[in-house]
Amino acid sequence: MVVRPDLLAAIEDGGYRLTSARRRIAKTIEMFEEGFTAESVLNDVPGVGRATVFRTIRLLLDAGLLCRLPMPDGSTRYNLTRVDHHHHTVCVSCGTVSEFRDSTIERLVRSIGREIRGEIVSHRMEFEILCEKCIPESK
Amino acid sequence: MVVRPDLLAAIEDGGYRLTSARRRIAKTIEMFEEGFTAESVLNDVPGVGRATVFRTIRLLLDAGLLCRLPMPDGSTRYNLTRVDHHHHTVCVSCGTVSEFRDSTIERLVRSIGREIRGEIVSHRMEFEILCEKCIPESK
DNA sequence: CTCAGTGCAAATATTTTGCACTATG
DNA sequence: CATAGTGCAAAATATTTGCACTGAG
Repeated sequence: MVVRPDLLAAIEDGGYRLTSARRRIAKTIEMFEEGFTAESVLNDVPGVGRATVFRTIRLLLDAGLLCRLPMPDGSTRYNLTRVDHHHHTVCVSCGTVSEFRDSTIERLVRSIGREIRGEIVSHRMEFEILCEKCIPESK
Repeated sequence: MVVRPDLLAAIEDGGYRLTSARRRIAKTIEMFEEGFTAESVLNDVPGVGRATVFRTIRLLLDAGLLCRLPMPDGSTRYNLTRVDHHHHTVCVSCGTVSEFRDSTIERLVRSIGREIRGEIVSHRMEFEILCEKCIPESK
């Protein structure tokens, strides 16, 4: 179970070159503790081409270091994968993303597998929440 | 619990006008038993403007008659809401969407609520599956 | 008749691709 | 020094908006 993924190490391990653009993008992503958008990365690495940002995000997705979170409103957020298999909470107010694990969910999935026609390939559970920081503001 | 939603009735009930474009779009959507994309609706109602299709989909989403399903690959599918609160299975091979209900999930959500910092606003569980029709082909 | 709704085309947003150039290993 | 990677601009995709026109009520 990875706790604090090292993006640069992962890029190297994947046989990819450690370029300055990738270094800067990785650094930026690691600073976003709480989920981010492609747009926010773009803004934080001026001088790096948009294509490179998207290509790097894709690379990290393929390497399993990022999760893509398509939001119900159609926008896309990403977050650094910290734990292996996990689920997400997204604050509907500030967009902060967190990961969590719950063994009960995995047990449940197995039991639901018996009720579903077909073969479960993967599952995903997401909670829209109002995070502690946003609860006061929502009054 | 709605079983077979009548889109036209819902449009009227919402105080919207029953126009021929909406009639055609509604008819088309009701024929898609298994989830659809905006694109597929567009193709099936030639002569109706793309804007109108998107505006009508939005109207139906707002009315709760459709669910938007942002797929992990970034594409967007919709499906007719048949049951009140439910979850989805999506076939990774043919894209067919089904709904299901499971009271165990709802019980689980309540118990997870206690572990999560913040207040759960809504939840969503999705299964990527290989449907019965596609299992044979996947060999 | 009136204004909600429409079609069209243009605008916007987001992500991808082609290509000549650059710099990593 | 070969070629993976880059920046740029253009293309592709998906959705929204502005606007003059149309038709439902």
